[in-house]
Amino acid sequence: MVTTLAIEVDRSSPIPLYFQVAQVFEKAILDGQLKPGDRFENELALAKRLNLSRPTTRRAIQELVDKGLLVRKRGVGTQVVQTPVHRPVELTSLFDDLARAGQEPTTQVLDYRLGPATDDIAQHLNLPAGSDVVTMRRLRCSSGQPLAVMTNHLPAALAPDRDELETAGLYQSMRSRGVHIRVARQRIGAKAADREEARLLDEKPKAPLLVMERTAFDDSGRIVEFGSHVYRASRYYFETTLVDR
Amino acid sequence: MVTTLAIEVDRSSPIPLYFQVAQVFEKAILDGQLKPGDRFENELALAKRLNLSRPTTRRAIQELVDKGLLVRKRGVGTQVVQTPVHRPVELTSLFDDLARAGQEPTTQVLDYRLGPATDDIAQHLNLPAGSDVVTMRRLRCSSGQPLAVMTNHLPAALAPDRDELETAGLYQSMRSRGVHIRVARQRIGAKAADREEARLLDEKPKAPLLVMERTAFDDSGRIVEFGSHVYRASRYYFETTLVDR
DNA sequence: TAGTGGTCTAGACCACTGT
DNA sequence: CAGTGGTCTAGACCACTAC
Repeated sequence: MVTTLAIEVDRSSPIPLYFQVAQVFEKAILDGQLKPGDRFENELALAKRLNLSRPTTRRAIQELVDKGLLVRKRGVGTQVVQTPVHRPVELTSLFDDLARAGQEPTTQVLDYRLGPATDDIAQHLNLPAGSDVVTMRRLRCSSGQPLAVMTNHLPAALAPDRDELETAGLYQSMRSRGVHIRVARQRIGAKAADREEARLLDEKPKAPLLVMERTAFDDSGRIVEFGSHVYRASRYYFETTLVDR
Repeated sequence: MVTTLAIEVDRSSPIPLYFQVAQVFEKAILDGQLKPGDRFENELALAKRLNLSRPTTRRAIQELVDKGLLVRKRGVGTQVVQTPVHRPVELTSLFDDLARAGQEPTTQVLDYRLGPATDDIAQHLNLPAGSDVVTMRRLRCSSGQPLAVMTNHLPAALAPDRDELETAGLYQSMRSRGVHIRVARQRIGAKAADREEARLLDEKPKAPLLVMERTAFDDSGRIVEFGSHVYRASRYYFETTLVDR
């Protein structure tokens, strides 16, 4: 049984056709209109039905395969993956994530310092030794409870003002300064809380913490930020979806 | 300055042309032949030089953008991202990862049980309550040191034999039984070691552990495995690359 | 204005799966 | 065998950036 969905695309819209189509199907899957295990319309038929070329249709479907919502099998067909998804991990900041989830994030800037980089930090940011760098340390709370301590290092020219950081996420602040983050590499591990972290996060010393170290690159491939964040294990985890291609 | 690379494609090979091209460039970047910050050849010129169509050439480049090795900017060009990568996270098992890194992984099967699923496990595997399920618990060591305790649940029909698990990874064993894992959803968090985990991993009770819970889907979208793994924080971390598209 | 990447078309041929 | 997805071509037009 193949469920056919009513789809209209707006050819005058600046939103790409493949994206419009992908969005309609994504919504249908997340809403449950297309159920787990359902056969999906085949590419050729869908292209004909939507009056789109096959490559465009194919790209729309591929978007959803990449997100882990659809699975394709050569010679067989396309099916909806079992189990609804909660939310995919994307390249957004924690602040944005929380705000979208209605958790009222707040940020307290614990430290904000401008000065020449140590050798270690300069190396992480791929800058000449002694370049001006802003180092900041923030406490992120949600729903009134401490959630994470975030330490970040940025080239001075890209760093938002201290005040800005209290009301918006770091990435949002950087975006409004024309810095567009395109790639991020992350390491996720665990550690025991030291005395300082325990105090800030309202945990006991040696409590387990989730650690994320991230290096972020802009659309010119330059490093624009390096940070180390520690999260309370009791209040946070990461979600990722891996797809074999 | 644009570095041009000698590239030859084999049109008679079953390996897709876009993949052959992508591999050559990936190797060149990882080897340092193409250096961070380098301008990359533009799509049209590259297509002409390789006698490939633009879409095929484009797809090769896009592979590397998706891996976080290249960054593109409309109207400007393509550049190599700063900082060499260590290794990307892919849909492989820990066993395969370690074996490739020459760390001589060993596996000890602590427990292997076949029986009707509890309600909780049946729900995680999206099976009818009481279906036959194999539950296993394994200790993974590398270089002679304990690394992780892995608890997995599989539909009985898909589970490898107990003996098989001692010499190969779970995914490898499943693959040889015709099960192809295509999508996996993971949650990564942290917790304190309980007494049992501490004993097995040679850590102290309450030591910080990295936790990964994973649900794996095959090429029909069915759930084929659900597992919860705990890693010693001192010996393991996850690496991911996020790309904004 | 020139050069770049982003999108889109209308086909073609092949590889794989299940009957 | 028919039906499906995977790859590939040779163009086209547009949007954005920098000069």
